[in-house]
Amino acid sequence: MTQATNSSHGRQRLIDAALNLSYQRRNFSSLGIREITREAKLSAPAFYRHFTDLEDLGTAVIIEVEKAVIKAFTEVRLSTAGEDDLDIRPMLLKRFFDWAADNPKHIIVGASEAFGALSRMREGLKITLRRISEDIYGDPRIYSLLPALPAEEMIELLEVLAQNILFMAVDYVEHPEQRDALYAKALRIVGVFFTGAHAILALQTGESSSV
Amino acid sequence: MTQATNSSHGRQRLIDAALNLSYQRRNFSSLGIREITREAKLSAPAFYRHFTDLEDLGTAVIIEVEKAVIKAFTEVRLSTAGEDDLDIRPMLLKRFFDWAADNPKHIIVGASEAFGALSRMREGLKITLRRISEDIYGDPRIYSLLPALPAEEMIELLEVLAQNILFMAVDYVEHPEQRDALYAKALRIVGVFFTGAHAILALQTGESSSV
DNA sequence: TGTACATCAGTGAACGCGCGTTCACTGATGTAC
DNA sequence: TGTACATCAGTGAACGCGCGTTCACTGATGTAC
Repeated sequence: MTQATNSSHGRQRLIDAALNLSYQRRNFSSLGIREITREAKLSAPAFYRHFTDLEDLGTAVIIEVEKAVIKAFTEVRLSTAGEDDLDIRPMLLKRFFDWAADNPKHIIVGASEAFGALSRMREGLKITLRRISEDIYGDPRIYSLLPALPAEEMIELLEVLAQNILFMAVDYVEHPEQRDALYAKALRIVGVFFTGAHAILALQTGESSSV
Repeated sequence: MTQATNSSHGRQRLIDAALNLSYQRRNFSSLGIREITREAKLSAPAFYRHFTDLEDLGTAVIIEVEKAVIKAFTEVRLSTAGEDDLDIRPMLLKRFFDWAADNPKHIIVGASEAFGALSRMREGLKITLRRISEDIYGDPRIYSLLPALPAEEMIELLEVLAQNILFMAVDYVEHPEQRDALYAKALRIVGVFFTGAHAILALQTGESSSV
């Protein structure tokens, strides 16, 4: 095991530095290699010990973001395991928003790169949203809210919802004074999605209630 | 009226060049001034005849995008004026997607900068989505679908929906082979939003149908 | 209509600077025997 | 346990290059009289 003289590995220091700067500037692909090594308190050539170019580092950063978001989301979901018979959605949402407020970098960088310059970052984020959606779908407390909906439709809906929640989390992180309002708004959106899916299903299988 | 020797004004050429490059690179703020003037076939110092810095040009670009999107959307809406008693939403959506396919730059740049580096671009886009939502809300054919919903709630819902449609338009533009599927998906999302809002309203005002 | 002047978008040359990248080197740690 | 060697993350110096920006200038067009 090779240990750097400094507290942590150079590679990780570079990833952290890129995440910090990306968070401040909301733009990964305009960062400079010298700028990143400066932030990481390394010499410029040290960059090439770990990455071939900026895009290579970008891939490492987005993997870091993905892992953190998925880990957080899974933990949030599992932490509510006791609440079997409640509607789990408000608490799930609240805890996710609070995690976002405590870890703003991952949320801001994730959202900023969702339509950013590097295709690997864009695709990575899409896959993350998909995985989170499948994770939620696998939770019986969510699944049981709409049992008759085909899996693929339910997951599609959850993906769209997850993307919306990610973008709302950006506002939640950046405007602490609006957090209550944003949480309420997000709950309304979640409600509209589930209620809409439920009502459409009811219509298709032949009940009443119009539009 | 001062006329440039070349076909169009230098200022407009710079805006167009920035839009082109932004579209290709999905990243306005990493563009260089020399790079933009090169694309516009102007000398580098010509830039300073029209803009003070990159952010100044960015503001002009986002105004251009806003105007184009709002104009397109309004025209799409008005072009369906004849169809009084049909559900207008599928045609509205279809025509907007087709306009996006014909004008990919505005859509891609708009979406890319929605969470990008320049706050003026981000805010400009938010305002655009708000204006489009108010425009749609003002259309009696839409408004009449959910007459009992308070204006503010309806517009909030339309804003979220408009943002989703913008992001779906990116996929529509970039994956021509998936257009039918993406259109169908967008229609489902629109349906879920309206149906959900309707059903929640019905619940609140005291009808049946659960969740 | 002609003339003098102001305005303004454009230019090429030049500046100093920071960038990405390569190089030869150092020194610490892991491995073989 | 000691010694020799390999590995590897780190460094400072140096390179050529393209960048943003300023400058003095040009030439076309609009305006006043």
